Amino acid sequence: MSKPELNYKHLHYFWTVAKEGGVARAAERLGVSPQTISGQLGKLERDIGRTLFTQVGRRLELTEAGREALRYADEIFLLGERLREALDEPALGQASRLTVGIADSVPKLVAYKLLAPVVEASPQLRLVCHEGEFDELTSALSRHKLDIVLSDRDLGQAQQRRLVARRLASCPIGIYAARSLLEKPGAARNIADFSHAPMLLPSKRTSMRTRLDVWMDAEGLTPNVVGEFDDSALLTTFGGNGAGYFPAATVLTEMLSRQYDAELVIELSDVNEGYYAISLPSRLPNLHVARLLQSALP
Amino acid sequence: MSKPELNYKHLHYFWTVAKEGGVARAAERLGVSPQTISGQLGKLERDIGRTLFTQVGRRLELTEAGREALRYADEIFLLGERLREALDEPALGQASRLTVGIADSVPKLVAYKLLAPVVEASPQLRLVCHEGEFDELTSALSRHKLDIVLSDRDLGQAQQRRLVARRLASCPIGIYAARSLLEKPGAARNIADFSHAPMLLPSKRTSMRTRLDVWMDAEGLTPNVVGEFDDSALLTTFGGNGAGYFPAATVLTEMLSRQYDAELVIELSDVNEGYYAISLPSRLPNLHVARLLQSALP
DNA sequence: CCAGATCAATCGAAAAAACCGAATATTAAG
DNA sequence: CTTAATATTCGGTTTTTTCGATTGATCTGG
Repeated sequence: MSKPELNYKHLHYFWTVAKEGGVARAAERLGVSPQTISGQLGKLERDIGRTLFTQVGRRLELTEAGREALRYADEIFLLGERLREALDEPALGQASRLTVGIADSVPKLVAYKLLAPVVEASPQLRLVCHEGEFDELTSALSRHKLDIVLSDRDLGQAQQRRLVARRLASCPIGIYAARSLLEKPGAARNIADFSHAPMLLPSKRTSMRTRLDVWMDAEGLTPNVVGEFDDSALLTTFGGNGAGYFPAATVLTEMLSRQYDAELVIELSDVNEGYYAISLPSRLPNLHVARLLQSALP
Repeated sequence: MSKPELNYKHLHYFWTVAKEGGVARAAERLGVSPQTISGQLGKLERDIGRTLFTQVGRRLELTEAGREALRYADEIFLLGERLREALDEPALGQASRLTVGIADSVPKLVAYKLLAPVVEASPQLRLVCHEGEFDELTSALSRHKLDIVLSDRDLGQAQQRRLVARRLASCPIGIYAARSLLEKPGAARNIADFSHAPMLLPSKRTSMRTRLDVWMDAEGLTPNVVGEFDDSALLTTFGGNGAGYFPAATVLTEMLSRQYDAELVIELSDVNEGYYAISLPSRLPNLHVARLLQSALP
């Protein structure tokens, strides 16, 4: 019974060749001669008893076995890299950077409140924040460019196999308006009036919009939509300056009052905004990612 | 900027030493001399700039850095092993075995119905089934002794970081009784009568029991419990032979009628039994595991 | 269509790494 | 105290990796 251990050096050459798309480029990248790569690659193929590449023209192409092997090699060398990084950290197990993507639709204040406990727990942590659209961020997450993504949307069915989402908090939604708007004659003060009031809404793709549409439908409202926004901060800015009635999570009430002089007009008790942390399903999570996920409310 | 590549051979020695608990045992296992291990281990420590072991007495003990490294090494060499296995399969990407754990509380017929599509899709697949208690099975799953676990229970909060559960199907519960029991004078036929009827129930820890307790409480029933069972098959056998009224998922109605001559007495429309597939959060799932998870109902 | 350039594979020799035998130091057990 | 078990260090040997030179195939530009 032969059981030759897998040669990880050979596998690493194979992986580099596949990534770089050729023996020559891989050799340059690794600082060795192409003959070396070619020879060791041959050994690997003999060891495992499968051809990994076929020579088509003067180019190498992955075989089916090669593609399969590459999937594993990707994981293996990613882990190796992270092992190295983990051991390079002065404080063991505590990565010194946490790279987080924040969806445009998440209010900055909410993002702050979610991240604050993590930052406080590790004073020397460097937090790196990126903003963007949901798809953009989850894609960056898959490519290991981000450690975690904060969003107001759950994952779609298709993504649930590659990523995991965890609901961190939820908050009822309210309709707000700047005091300047409310002091005008004939200002809307209750549900019935909203049919004619100027309304600012999140754009179609957001989950909050969907739920608001359902609510307005149920209440029989056909509001006068004067603006749609992708970015919740922009929506708030317009709304806070009196451009129209606007929805926001009720955690923001105090901030809206202080910063924009805007008031809660009505709270939609059964329309909730959920906030999710989306991460890769790693069994070796970054300490800070683990803390963030654990901070989920019951 | 120094960036010496991680030496996986050294890491493998380190991993084996940690697993076997000593240089000597590791050397024997790997078929090399202890000096070799010791030397290569020293090189690894110099390469990464951390001591991995401290010599306490004549034994080696992992340092903090060592424990951290070991977590990664575990993943890496598990992947290496699986890479080898995957490439050994005659049909690429199709593991020829699927090892599944089935919780005692899952009816055999349900397990069959859930697994049948997977088996049919791959005729040459060898299915290996183990039964046991929930904790036993999830533990085996964590140690990679099982590919997947079928259960009627969702994961607890604590386990959700290491394992993922997916609801595959759900089914309303009914109360059944053998015809022989129903033909006796004064047999229970509706809710009110159950207070005095002999009742068989799942044991305390199962999720079905919890929900049944809630239901009975809501209906004001204080049944005469004549038996509690861990294993749903055993419960069904007792119930089917007339030992008492017993609960079961309504998918089983036909089977119960044919095999035991038992009848559905009442269907609890708002008490549902959910069936879950629990697996490791791997990004490289076994094809069959992937199929099973994908077969979830909407 | 041909000449030069590019690429991967092969071969044998040189370099590097891994390995082992003997010896040492330390510790636990009898 | 002696003995057995353990990890380590030091030299020399063996194995593996690497490279230079070469070959054969393929693409590109004139």
